[in-house]
Amino acid sequence: MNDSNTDNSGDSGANPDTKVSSNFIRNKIAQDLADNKHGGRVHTRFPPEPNGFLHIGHAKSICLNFTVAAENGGLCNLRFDDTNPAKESQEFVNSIEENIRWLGFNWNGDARYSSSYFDALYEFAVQLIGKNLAYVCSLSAEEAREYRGSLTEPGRNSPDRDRSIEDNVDLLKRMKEGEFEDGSYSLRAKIDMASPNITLRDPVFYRIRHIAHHQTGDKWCIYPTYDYTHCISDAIEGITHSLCTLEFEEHRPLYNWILEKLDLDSIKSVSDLADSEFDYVLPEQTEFAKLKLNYTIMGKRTLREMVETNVVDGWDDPRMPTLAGMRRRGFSPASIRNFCESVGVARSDSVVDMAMLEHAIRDDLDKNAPRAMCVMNPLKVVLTELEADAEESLEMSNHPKLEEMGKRVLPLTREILIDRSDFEEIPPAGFKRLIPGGEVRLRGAYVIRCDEVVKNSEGEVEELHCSIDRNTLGKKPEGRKVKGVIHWVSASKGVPVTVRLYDRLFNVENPESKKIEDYRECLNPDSLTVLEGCVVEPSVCGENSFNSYQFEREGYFCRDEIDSIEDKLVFNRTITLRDSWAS
RNA sequence: UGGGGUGUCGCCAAGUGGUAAGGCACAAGGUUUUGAUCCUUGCAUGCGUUGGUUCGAAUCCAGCCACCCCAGCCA
Repeated sequence: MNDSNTDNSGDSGANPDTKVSSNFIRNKIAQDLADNKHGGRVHTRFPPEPNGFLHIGHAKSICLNFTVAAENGGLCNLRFDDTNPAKESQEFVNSIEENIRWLGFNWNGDARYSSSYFDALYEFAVQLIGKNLAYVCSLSAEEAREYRGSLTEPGRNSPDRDRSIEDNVDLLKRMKEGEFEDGSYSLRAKIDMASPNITLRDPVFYRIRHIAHHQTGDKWCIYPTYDYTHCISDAIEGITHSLCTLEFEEHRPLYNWILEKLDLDSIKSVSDLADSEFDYVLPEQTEFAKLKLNYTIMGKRTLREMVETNVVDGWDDPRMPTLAGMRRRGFSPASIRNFCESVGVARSDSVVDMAMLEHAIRDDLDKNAPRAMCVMNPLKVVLTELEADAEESLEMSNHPKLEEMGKRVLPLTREILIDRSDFEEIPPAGFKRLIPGGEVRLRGAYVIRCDEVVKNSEGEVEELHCSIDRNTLGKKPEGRKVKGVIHWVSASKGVPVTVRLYDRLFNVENPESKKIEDYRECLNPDSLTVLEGCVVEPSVCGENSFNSYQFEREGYFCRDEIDSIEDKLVFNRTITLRDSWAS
């Protein structure tokens, strides 16, 4: 593609009009600051597991963590929570980093990895064993499940619970050295098998997995679990506010248990704050409701399956709720940020209406996308008074209100194209477009009158013969009102393009509902419509073209950078215009 | 039937004892060479429910109801 293209798909800045609303996390941080809880510091982190692509749900968390830090002069780390190498890969690490940058955020320093704390984590485990707070357990996963009890019944102690400290240290060392098979032993915390909070029934901290890790290679064959790793990683990085979603709420006692049992000095000494003058205060976990969107599936498992079974054309299919997909669809980073802010942050389970997302992108593109004309379903119109080789150059603003967006030239020729839906022989009530003998304004040009309807042998309308009112360029017609305005393009100067119309992927509000056995039952068969015979005005393909446009009266579109080729551009419809006429 | 949460307009959501913000959606007007945008107006005598405390309650207390999460060596 053309290097000189003006990139308008990038960061157009946060909408200054977007009101920042108070929420319980902002309030809590303000209170902590007032109490001088962390020595005035605010340090957050976004901790994705590199096992999939980021989606709009992650965007909420990203925006929350980065925004709340920035608002308070704080920092936000990016940390890959990579404790399960079986599911993770470098490909995901790369895409996550790229998506976050695209969204417009810069993390503090280099990206972190939980795996870079594996040495410290191991030493802390030895420390816990030394305090008689952890033990090596030989129960299989299945046995452990039986011992754990149920929601209503307490669990039973593992037969290995009273193993000596010396034996536990020795066994953990041998686990680490690869002496045992996967699953034969685990390291568990010694808490309370009768706790009503199942998370506290001697949770597993280490498991044996003879598998290479995308960051640490073959160095380890034991890997720490999320619960054990996350709190310590937060503490090592000097995180003050550890924000996560609601389902981790009952893990919070464990998060605190681990950090409180460890010697504070031993944590501080390996932390980023080791040499700082800040009071070292343990991080605190706060939970918020994750984002749900109607007509959308956010579950990673299903998204992955849709990609693998070709229900969609990849993680970046414009119908996907992934950031990669939304980007390709034409969503701007600012629109996504504004959307996340408008949705708010709270603790109640809620499902946000798609209309909010659609409003966010329309709001942004209305201000930032230049206008152009594209005829989707062409109908030839002959302007009978023009000579066959005539060409008029009409100047038109790129934006109806923002002069700074400049102007472009529209070529008007004897044969032009209009959309078939803008002509009706028998118009419905209220129709404001072209009808036989009627008049309509060609956007940016003259008022024309339909003098003759030419049909083929099948009786289908083949072309229209129209006369133009020369006295209507840039002024209202005299003695009558012409209500309708339609878009058009020169038949000879227009450029053929492919246009893809996207619609929601699912046709039910809650495709993740338990009532739906298979998500494929509710796929929208019309989620993608490919139109091959579309024609755009030449400015869209010229030297100074943009990525995103409003094709007037049709919607917002962006050039597909992957499938567009030199002489055949492909445009993706980002979103339609609001349409109060509802055709 | 154990534990942890949540219930404020169709959808998000502020509000933390002084008499229900805001956004989306919707509706009605106005402007308009995009049936767009923009502007104006309307939209909870009511805060899951029932009692109680109080001069005063969405806010405090008690009971009840509904929904969500937890029994991975996933995160």
